[in-house]
This record gives sequence, C-alpha cells and structure tokens, in this order.
Amino acid sequence: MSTEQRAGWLYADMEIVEKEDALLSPEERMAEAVEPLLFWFQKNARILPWREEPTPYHVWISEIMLQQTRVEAVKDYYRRFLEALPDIQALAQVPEERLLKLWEGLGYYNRARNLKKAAEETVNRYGGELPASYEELVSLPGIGSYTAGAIASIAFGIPVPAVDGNVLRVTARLMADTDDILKQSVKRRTEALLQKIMPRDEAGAFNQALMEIGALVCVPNGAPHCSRCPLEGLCLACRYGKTDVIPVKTPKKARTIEERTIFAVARGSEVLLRKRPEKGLLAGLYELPGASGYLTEQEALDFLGLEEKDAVVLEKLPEARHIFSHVEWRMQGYYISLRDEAQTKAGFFAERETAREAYALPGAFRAYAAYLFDRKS
DNA sequence: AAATCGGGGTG
DNA sequence: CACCCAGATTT
Repeated sequence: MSTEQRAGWLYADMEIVEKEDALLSPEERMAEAVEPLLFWFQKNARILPWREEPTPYHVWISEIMLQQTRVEAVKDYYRRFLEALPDIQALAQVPEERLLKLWEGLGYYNRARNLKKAAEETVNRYGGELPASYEELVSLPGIGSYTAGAIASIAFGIPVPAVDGNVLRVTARLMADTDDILKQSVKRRTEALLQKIMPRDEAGAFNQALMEIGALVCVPNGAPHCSRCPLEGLCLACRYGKTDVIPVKTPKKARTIEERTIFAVARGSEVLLRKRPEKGLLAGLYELPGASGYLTEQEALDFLGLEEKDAVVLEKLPEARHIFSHVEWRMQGYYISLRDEAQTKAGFFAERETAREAYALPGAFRAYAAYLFDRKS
C-alpha cells in the first residue's frame, strides 16, 4: 500500500486511529518498536552473571548453556564452569571426562563437546580469540544462527539479529502473525526483517531487549503482561485479543515409551558403572548398567553373567521413570550386592567416592543410584 | 522438513 | 499432565 493510499484512508476517516496503525507494514511496525524496547531494557534488564563482564568468551559460554535451557538453571553451571575453565585455552585443553562432569545435569551434552571442538578450532585458526564476524562464528561447531548473532551483537557490537524462541514469540504477537513459528522459513523471514531495522550502534542491547521482553513480559506460559509492555499500543495480538492463540506452534510428536531394567550393583566399597556409546542419547556419559525390557531375577543374573552364589543380596526395587524430550524410560531396578570375588562384564567397578566425583552420571539414574551412593551397605 | 538430543519449571 | 525453554545438528 502506498503512502498516498494510506494518507487517503487516514484523511477519509480521521476518527479511527486504529486503522492508521493497522496499515503499518511489518517492517514499519518493527521499526517503531526499537526505541521503546531500548528504553525499556535500560530500566528493566536483569542482573545476570554473564552481563557483568560480557567478553566474547563469557557471552559464548552463556549462550551455549542457555540453548533450550532456562536462565535460573544456567546460573550456577555458568559460574562453576568459568571458575574451572576461565579462558578459551583452558577449555581447549580440558579432558572430555572433566568437561562432561561440569556439564552433568544440564542436558544436551553435545553442547559441551562442541564447545571444546570450537575452542580447539579457535586456538588453531584464530590465535585463541573468537572471530569478530558472524560468518566465522556460525561456522564453529555448536554455533548456529541464533548463537552467532548473539555473540556478534552482544560481545562485538556487530549489527546482526539473534532470533530465538523469545524473539519469535514477541514478533509473531507484535504482527499478529499466525504462521507456525517453528517453521524455519518464519525464522529466516524474522531474521531478515530484524536485520533491516537493527539499530547500528545498539544491536546487542536491542537483541537482548527483545529476548528480555519475551522472558519477563511477553511470556511463553500463561497470559502475557501486556499492561506492563512498552509495545502494548503497537502490538496487534494484544489489540485483537489474540495473545492466547499467537504464537502458533505445531504440536510435537508424542514420546515413545521404553521399558528397561537397571542394575544398582555394589561390591564392597565399589559400584558398577558402564560408559555409554559415543553416539545417541546421553552419548559418552556413564550409567548404571541396564538392559531393555523388564527382566526377572534369573534373567538379571544371566545378563550380568553372575551365578546365584555371587549375589549376597538381590532385591527388586520400585519402578522409576525418567522423561526425556522424545523418549520415556520406565525402569525396573535391582539392587545387587556382590561377594568380593564376583566378576561381571556388564561394566567396570569404581570406588564409590571416585564414581561420585569423576564420572558424569545423568539424572535418569538418580532413583537407583541413590541405593548405591546415599545408603550404607 | 522431521527427528534427535535433557532436564526442569510452570499452569 | 502437557507445554516450553537465550537451539544445533543430523537424517
């Protein structure tokens, strides 16, 4: 629609101010949002550990940790991680076992492996400093379009967008856009739109302002707090009362259920562990040995390669379950205390304290690990 | 485009 | 209980 048409409509119906506003193009509407967002962010930015000294390394670590992970969950991991690995060189050299132990419980463990790979590349190709360009950043392992944009804008002041779930939700509501925000075409379109209106000198603050609005005001769960939003008068979803149906997201596929049997095996002061495969779920982490399906006591002994005389105690444990994003484990457990001479090929024995301190054991095993670690025997 | 990859908070 | 989160990578 041309400026003349818009003006014509406006002059024809001066009373209806909403109509004039409804004629803004997405780009114009987004451009109108820049100053209010920057002003709001100045006053409402949370104090977060990674905002104290936003070096490229600090921003990088925080952004990787924050992928699909809430701010509150990240804080303590972030502090502990930086204490252990204060710079890129330390990260490039850390043994993988120690790295995974630092990441234990945070999930998406390939993030940690990719972090180390990228640190090695940074040392080898860029002299140990993260490159100050979006293109080079996005080519590093674990750094996609969002994270490259976040590091580039926040740490280097490069005017590029950083489009995450918050930004997609806020922009979809601002435009009352009913397209599925999970489609990559919508993400690309949003990036292109934001690139056009990006404030050249405040890209970092602007990107963070959009995300901060999404986290604090235009929230993902429950109704947004539109009365506290600096974009209230500009937002079409708010005006049309559609914040409950926007953003549109296609439902995810239902989880598959897997039945497993887990073995909590003790032998004196030792416990039985097993290293998981290097690919797939919980890759490279440690676990209590297990088998698919529900095993009887005899099948359990057979699986472990034990004879009846080896097991001093063989106790069936309560069922436990653990929910991953796309799989649910329903677990039957056995607590087995072995005589000192007993052997098994189902895993390796580690001293209880060593196992606790040195091996990354995911939370999925917590219920049964408690029988080994939190209980005298 | 769809599936994979964790764990925890929230209504 | 279902949904979502400062996503990236593989298939």
